[in-house]
Amino acid sequence: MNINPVSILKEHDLKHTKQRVRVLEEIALDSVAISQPDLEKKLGKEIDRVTLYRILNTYQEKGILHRIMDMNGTANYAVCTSSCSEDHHHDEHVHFNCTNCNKIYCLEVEAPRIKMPKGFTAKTVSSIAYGICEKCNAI
Amino acid sequence: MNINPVSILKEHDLKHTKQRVRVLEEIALDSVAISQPDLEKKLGKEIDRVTLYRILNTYQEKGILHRIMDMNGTANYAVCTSSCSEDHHHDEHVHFNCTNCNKIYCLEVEAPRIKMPKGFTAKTVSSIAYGICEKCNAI
DNA sequence: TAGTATATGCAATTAAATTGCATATACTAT
DNA sequence: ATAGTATATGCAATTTAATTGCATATACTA
Ligand SMILES: [Mn+2]
Ligand SMILES: [Mn+2]
Ligand SMILES: [Zn+2]
Ligand SMILES: [Zn+2]
Repeated sequence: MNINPVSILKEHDLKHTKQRVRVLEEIALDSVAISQPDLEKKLGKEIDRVTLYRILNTYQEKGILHRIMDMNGTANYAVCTSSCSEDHHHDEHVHFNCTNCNKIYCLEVEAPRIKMPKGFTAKTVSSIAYGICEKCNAI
Repeated sequence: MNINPVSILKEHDLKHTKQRVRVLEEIALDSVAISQPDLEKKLGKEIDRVTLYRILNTYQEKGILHRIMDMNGTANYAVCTSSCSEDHHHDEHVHFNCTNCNKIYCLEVEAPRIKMPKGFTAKTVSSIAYGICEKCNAI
């Protein structure tokens, strides 16, 4: 993913700190989402655990990252591609969670429109497909 | 929901214990899914926390309950309506998570078929719609 | 009814998340 | 450039969640 952490911080009126830049860089490295535990491992003691929590929350609230919960309730983070805002994430694509390697992919597939029963008004829909990813299928 | 805990246990070769019956009864009470924390509160000290964990896992593995993870990574449980088996849950309907009351509904809406990109093979799809439920809309 | 397998409860660990606060750092205004 | 102010960070302490080991209790089988 080709993003510029510094300008993203500016755009969202966030102070430019080396921790924030580092986290965003790390997540943008890969096109697949990274889980919070993996992120912690990668960062090691570069960044305090609590700080990481706070940065991830801020990013998610600001619409810089989106958070995808996997089957086990683990948070996974990916850079928001489209223009997400504080009040609304446009993360309306399907995610794919490989049950073999556990990676989470943001697919280029739009989340399907779903008709709601009377009385229910949906604002967003999250769709996660579980199965085997291209890499694991290739092996 | 009109289920018979005792016969469900028999069907799945699970020993009939009062804790297992109690948990299943409690979850079946309501048509909406119940969160693990709420379940713990409801059961109070009737059942040990660890036992509850084990019962819920067993039920989920056996296909008696299905587990729906909400936005916060909290597990929610609902009785499997259709015939779920150990190897495959037929929980292919859409869930609705009210952002006001937090309840999770199992909708009578089939999960949409989604075309996967080349290389990806999906086994199941989980769709969760977020919004306002009928009750909260009525207020 | 006795014997065996397994479920439960309790205590102890381990892991995850949150909070409070002192200090460091980034930005603003002079 | 500098000083002042607001906020981000790190560390320690809590709180909450989940797991493990083991002795005892309970359900089913023979
Ligand atoms: Mn995504
Ligand atoms: Mn359901
Ligand atoms: Zn894979
Ligand atoms: Zn509601």
